[in-house]
Amino acid sequence: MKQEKFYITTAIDYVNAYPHLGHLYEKVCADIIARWNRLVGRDVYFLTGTDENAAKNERAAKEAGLEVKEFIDRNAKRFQELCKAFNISNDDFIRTTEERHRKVSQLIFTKMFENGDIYKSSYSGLYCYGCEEYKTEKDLADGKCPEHGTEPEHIEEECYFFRLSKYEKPVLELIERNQFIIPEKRKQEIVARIKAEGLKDLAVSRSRISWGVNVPFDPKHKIYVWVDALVNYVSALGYPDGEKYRKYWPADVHLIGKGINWFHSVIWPAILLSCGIPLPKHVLVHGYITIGGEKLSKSRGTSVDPFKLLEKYEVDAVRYFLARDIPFFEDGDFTEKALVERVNGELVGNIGNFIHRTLTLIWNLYGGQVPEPRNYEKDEECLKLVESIRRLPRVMREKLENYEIDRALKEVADFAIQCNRFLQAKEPWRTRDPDALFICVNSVRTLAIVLQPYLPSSSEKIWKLLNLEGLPEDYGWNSAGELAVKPGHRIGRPEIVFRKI
RNA sequence: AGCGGGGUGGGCUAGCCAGGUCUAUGCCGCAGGGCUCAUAACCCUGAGAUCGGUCGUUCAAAUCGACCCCCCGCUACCA
Repeated sequence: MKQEKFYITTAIDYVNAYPHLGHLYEKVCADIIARWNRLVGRDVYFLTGTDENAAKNERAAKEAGLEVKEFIDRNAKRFQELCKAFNISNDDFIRTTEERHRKVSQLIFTKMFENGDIYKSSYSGLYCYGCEEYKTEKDLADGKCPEHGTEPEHIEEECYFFRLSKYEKPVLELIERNQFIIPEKRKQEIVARIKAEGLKDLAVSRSRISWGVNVPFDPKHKIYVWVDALVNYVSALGYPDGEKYRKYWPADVHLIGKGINWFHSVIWPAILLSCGIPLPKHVLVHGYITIGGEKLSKSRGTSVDPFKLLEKYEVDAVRYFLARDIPFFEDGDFTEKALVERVNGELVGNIGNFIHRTLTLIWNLYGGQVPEPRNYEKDEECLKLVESIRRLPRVMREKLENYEIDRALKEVADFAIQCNRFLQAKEPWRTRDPDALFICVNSVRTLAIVLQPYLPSSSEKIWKLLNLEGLPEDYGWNSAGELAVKPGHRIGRPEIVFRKI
């Protein structure tokens, strides 16, 4: 049987600043989805990267006193380090300044042109010479550029347009087909907007800037950054004839923040249609993180440096918080207080403590050897927990297939509570009841597997403490529902997995 | 302004689509108790909400409808 493939991408990040918590959030979510899909046996390809061709980089570099390339390299490196530091399992990291990308970007542009979807016309708008970009009404304060305090000039220039209007019908059909955009409310936003405003042709080249990818047949023009950026999803696979492209395209999931939905759900499909490239299956839109109730904003200082967090907290503590506390489809708030409470109360106090008390009980009562159960099949409480072990991967799977990653993790926390209650009720330290501990140690194994996508390194640690062969991921998701730790098995010396912060 | 989402005990939250089993779920916090295998952990009990407001549909509404008040999101280059 052919293994099912699964290609997931994140948005690529602007490199005009260092990564913040929002960037991390998206990567962690993508990582969880990717790891989970691997665990259920799919052949996963996970891509992330950086968007480096924006003209804005030039300005940001100047402010930092660096050459553009130097500036971009420095920041891009930081994003790559972010992935490493937080255990993100991306298979590739594309930078849009790489040759492999630029040539595909140009190829796509050429294809659109050859298909008659690109034409030359003139674009007029309010241009700020300071920013070197066009401004819309709402960008301005009192008719002036908020940054330079000057009034932008009304100018007109030649540029290339993409016949986006031509694709209004097919794009609308695509979106209205169920589940292209997840969740539903993001779909409604887009559908409403297309129906209300229709699709207008889009200016896809800029001539007043010096940083960017040249329009191949007219190098005075640069390719509009968004067109260039979107192409990363195929360029990274080696479009048009790369092996990975043939294997993994179309994407199963483009994971993005809600602010760039339009580009992914409307413009990107239109570009692909123009080039005759198959369309992605889903655009998955997550919410934003707020900091203490405020929007992330570099200028207002409401930004959290993920690397700073690592100085105080462990990777898995942060991952746990992000996955559990931020409702995936909504905005969620970050505060250190909430992080500490969630981790101490739930991850450490509930999940971690259950693991630890189970392991130490086996160690102290049975010398580290899993006891032979007597007749748990006849005990109602035991059967209930066994049933929960079987159920947990099932219910989590339902949630995860719908990308409810926060809710799926809540199931884990609830399961741990149930385990603690069970232990409390059974009091094996007093009754010496081997059945209870036999089931508990299996619950620990279940936890190790179901936590693997969320907390990969802790999961491995639990696995080692159980002294089991290989790694949790070798056994697959469904194995989480089994009682696979056998009587007589020797566990390792108990150690604390999750420490209070 | 238009379109969309939401307002549930001190905080967060489930339930709402398919009305009754909701005398409303869970977590945090708070008060009391238990236990002591465990990372002052875990377990139990309790206080605390007429489910934003008004009106309506119905035998029955947190759940459906209308109107009103408040919050938030989207409206072409911000994860």
